[in-house]
Amino acid sequence: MSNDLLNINTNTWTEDLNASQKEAVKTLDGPLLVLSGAGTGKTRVLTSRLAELVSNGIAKPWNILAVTFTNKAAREMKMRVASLVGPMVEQVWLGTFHSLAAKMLRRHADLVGLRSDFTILDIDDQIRLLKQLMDAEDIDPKRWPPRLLGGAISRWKDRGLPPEKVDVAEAGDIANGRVRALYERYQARLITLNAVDFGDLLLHMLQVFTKHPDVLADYQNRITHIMVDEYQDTNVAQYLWLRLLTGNRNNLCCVGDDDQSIYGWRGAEVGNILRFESDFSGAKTVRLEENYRSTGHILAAASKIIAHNEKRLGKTLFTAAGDGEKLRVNGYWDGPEEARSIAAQIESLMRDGAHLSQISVLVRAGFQTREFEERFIAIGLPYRVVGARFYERAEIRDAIAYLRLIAQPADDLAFERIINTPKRGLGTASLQTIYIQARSSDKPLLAAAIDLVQTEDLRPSARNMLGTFLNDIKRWRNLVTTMHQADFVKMVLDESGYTQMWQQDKSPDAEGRLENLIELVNAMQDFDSLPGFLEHISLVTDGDSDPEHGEVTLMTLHAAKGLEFDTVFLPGWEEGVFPSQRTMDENGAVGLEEERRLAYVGITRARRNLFISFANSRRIHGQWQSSIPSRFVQELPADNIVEDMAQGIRLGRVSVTRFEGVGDNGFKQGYSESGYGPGRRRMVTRRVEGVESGWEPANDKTEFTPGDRVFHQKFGMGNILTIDGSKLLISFDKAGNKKVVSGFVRKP
DNA sequence: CGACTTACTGTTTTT
DNA sequence: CAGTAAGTCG
Repeated sequence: MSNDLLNINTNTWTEDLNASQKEAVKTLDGPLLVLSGAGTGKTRVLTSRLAELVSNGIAKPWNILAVTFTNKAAREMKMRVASLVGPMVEQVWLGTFHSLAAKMLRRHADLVGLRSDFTILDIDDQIRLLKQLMDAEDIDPKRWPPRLLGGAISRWKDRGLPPEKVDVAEAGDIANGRVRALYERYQARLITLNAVDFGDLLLHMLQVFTKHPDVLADYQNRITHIMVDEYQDTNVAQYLWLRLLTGNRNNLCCVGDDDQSIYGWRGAEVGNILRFESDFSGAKTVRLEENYRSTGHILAAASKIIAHNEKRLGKTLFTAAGDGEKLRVNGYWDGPEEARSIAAQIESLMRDGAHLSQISVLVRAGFQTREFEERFIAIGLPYRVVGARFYERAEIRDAIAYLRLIAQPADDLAFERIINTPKRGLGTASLQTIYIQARSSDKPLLAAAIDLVQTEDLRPSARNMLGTFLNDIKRWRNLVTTMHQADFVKMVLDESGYTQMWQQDKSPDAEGRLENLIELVNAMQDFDSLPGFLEHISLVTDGDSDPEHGEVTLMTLHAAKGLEFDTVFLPGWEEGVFPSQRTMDENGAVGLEEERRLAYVGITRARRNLFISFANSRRIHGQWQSSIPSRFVQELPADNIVEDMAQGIRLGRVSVTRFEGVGDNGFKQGYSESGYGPGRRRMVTRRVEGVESGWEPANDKTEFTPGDRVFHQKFGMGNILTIDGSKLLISFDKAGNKKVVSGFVRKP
């Protein structure tokens, strides 16, 4: 190792850092919080600091734990560290929370009742499993959708809560009050399936650490320095995990930006970063405020918008670069016009020599990309959508289910998925028989099926088909180690009849699916083992491939975090779309602030040109709806923008006339617009037409109790199911179950 | 058992 | 509108 060290020029990475970056890099002892605004070079600081630790001999590579959120960030960090310290990077514990936890859990699987070759379930499997459990408990899936329960369980896991620690009252009426029991059964079932879900990776490790101090001590001895990227996105479970690993050493360096915390809905706790200084005594905070990415106008607009938020640590970004171009704010008649115009502007930029890979269109929600795709296809503009997740497609999951079943005979979910895909004449009746056999012999489905073909319990045709299938599985299992996994999948897909199934399928997307299967085979070339590949696909979403081709990038604002482009288009800035109505309904002022941070993230992606736009009307669920410009448009500072409205569209003053500071939400609701477009419009709601006036918001949350009949302006009448602080879960007569903040409903 | 019909319900955001 | 779930018939 010392030879390697001699080859490193210890000065190269600190020389051209600015003062605060240098301070962060040189602070190697004790808790350190690096507050780094957008585009201030935080990755540089992280990687330099890691290199500094190693080159100074303060820590060996294997003493360092460096955690990121996305695989892309991990990969980038690894590359950049490698360029500083060379192959030593391989020895660093570097990866995402989930991949590192998975790595640890495979070592100690037995301590939580798993085998080390456990399967990591995808969301699909989880939902199906939950649905089975709910069916068994006789809970109506219409009233209580399994995904709702799945969401609740995930959130508990985000908070590090196993079933026994769940507060029953908090669960309320979900699944008729049987959530806790279902959570318990779900966990038990996962163990018998030798499987975990995403949240379990951390939850199980917390369990291991707290119940086996020797194991924890071992890690604490091994890991002397910890670095965390995007700390503002950590949830409670991750926080606890970090705390345990940090131990008394307190050598924890967290990098993050509270203004870019956009994952609250997934359990991220901004509180983690806000509390850092009190959490870790003696903590030092370094602010990175010099922005190297964007022009002055863009930065000013971003700063002004985010200044509307109250709960922030506060930073002031500045740049040495010039003002650049002002932001352009465009209003359009409708969605299609917006798409047409943006496509035309992109073509024009192209003519001026812009590179398509430096242009992106960022939307609030995934479905919004469609309008642009249609237009781009129509005019032949190359684009790519980031986040259309490859591994979530049905054909890929089917293929993987085959592999999983071969690798893991106890994987009942994989068995269920493929037993009759392609059709083998094994329908519900045969499956039922297999279930009964499995239950009575207490074996996995595959093993039960093997027993069953020996008997007369199945009709001859089903018995034959099942026999063939089981033989195939057995044969494949014997071959799995003898050939390269890419060849292996191809063989399995061909011999199982799966490929043929799609070849014979006459639906228009069959061809694409076959192409995806080929892509899957190709993707497998790069891995050195089948289990390695399966681990990869469970933990990686392919949204993190790098944008390098000559294509416009189309993606969600969430997916864009951490990226930058010369030119950014931000369409769909309309109330209800962005900020999202649902977020505001469910989380009130807190939700609105998160939406605003999302706007901040979007704006700060742009280096030089930024286009923000909204449409007067839009088709949602096949129905035309009018919309008003987002309040975020109003918040853009006039000095930094140029308004460019389509004919007949005016930005207009959106005046807030009613119920300001509703209840404990403290944000404004209920616009009455003036001078907006021809004729007066209001938000059209689906199904239930809102009543425009004549009601007072209920302003005291204690006023409600479960069972109360209430009225909501958008969703109509409903009954309160549960109350969680100011959040109400309400079963609406027409609109189904919704979570709503108490300020939005009143008693009839 | 499976192919076909009809009803309904939903859309954030992701490791 | 679109994708899925449940329901019906051959």
